Amino acid sequence: MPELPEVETTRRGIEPHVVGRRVVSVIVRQASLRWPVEAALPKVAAGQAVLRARRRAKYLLLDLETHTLMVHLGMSGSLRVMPAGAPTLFHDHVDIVLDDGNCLRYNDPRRFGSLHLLSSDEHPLLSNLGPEPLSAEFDGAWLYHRARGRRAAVKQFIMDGHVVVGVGNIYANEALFMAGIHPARAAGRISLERYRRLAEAIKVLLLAAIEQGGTTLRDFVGGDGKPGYFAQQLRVYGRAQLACRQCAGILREIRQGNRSSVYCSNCQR
DNA sequence: ATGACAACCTGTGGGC
DNA sequence: TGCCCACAGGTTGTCA
Repeated sequence: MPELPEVETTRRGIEPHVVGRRVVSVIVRQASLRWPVEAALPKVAAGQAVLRARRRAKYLLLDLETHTLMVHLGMSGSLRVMPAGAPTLFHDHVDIVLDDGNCLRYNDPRRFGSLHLLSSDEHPLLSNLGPEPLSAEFDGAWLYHRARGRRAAVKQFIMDGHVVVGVGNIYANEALFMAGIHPARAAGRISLERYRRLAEAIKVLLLAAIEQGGTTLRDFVGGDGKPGYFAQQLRVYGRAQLACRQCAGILREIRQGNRSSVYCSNCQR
């Protein structure tokens, strides 16, 4: 479900409902997520006001008074605001009950997501992350610099969180198409000029997707329950065997690191 | 350091 | 209709 735009959409959706509220309790129905939810989490979080709702990479960070609640939606997670008493569905693993009668409900069928309580801004999962793709720090020069000596395919290179965070499979495919770069090209054999185009494509795509509420595949909904509309604009993702929207050639599909890559062999070199 | 790959889970859709 | 397999938006850990 979530790539960076979906996580940002979720953050924006829940922010007005949680900031300024106080956590009454945390109900953990299923502690066995990507990492076990610490048993002490509910006790520590209860009673604390929510000061801010931030995002780093695909992690949502809810700053409480003494700790930070760190949420990852994994592959299939969602976080929704709803009345605390709403009937629970299958895979509604955690409720963060707020003092206005609502709760933040975490649902995640595949349980690849996680919930941590940080006592500071530091956490092993957050250290060693690359720059935010929408920051000034991330640009073509950065990609070019980091690609020196790397023989891995550029697609896998830009999906490496040490290089840049938040570029998942959908947007990696789309950005490479937009920049005219073949996904299997070795990262170390791409010019600075082409990396400038790629960095720009990543920014443009992520911004556009955020603006439209994320990419709805299956049934993704943001924190406010609205679907995203970016799916209609995908150029290559999910379009293998269909005609390229730019040259009408047939889009090809290959597998890289067990993820599917769709590209146009005419438009991408 | 880099890269290849398995692992963590459930749900869905296609093919037979 | 039903069954089995392949595959799905992410990340980490391990090993060569």
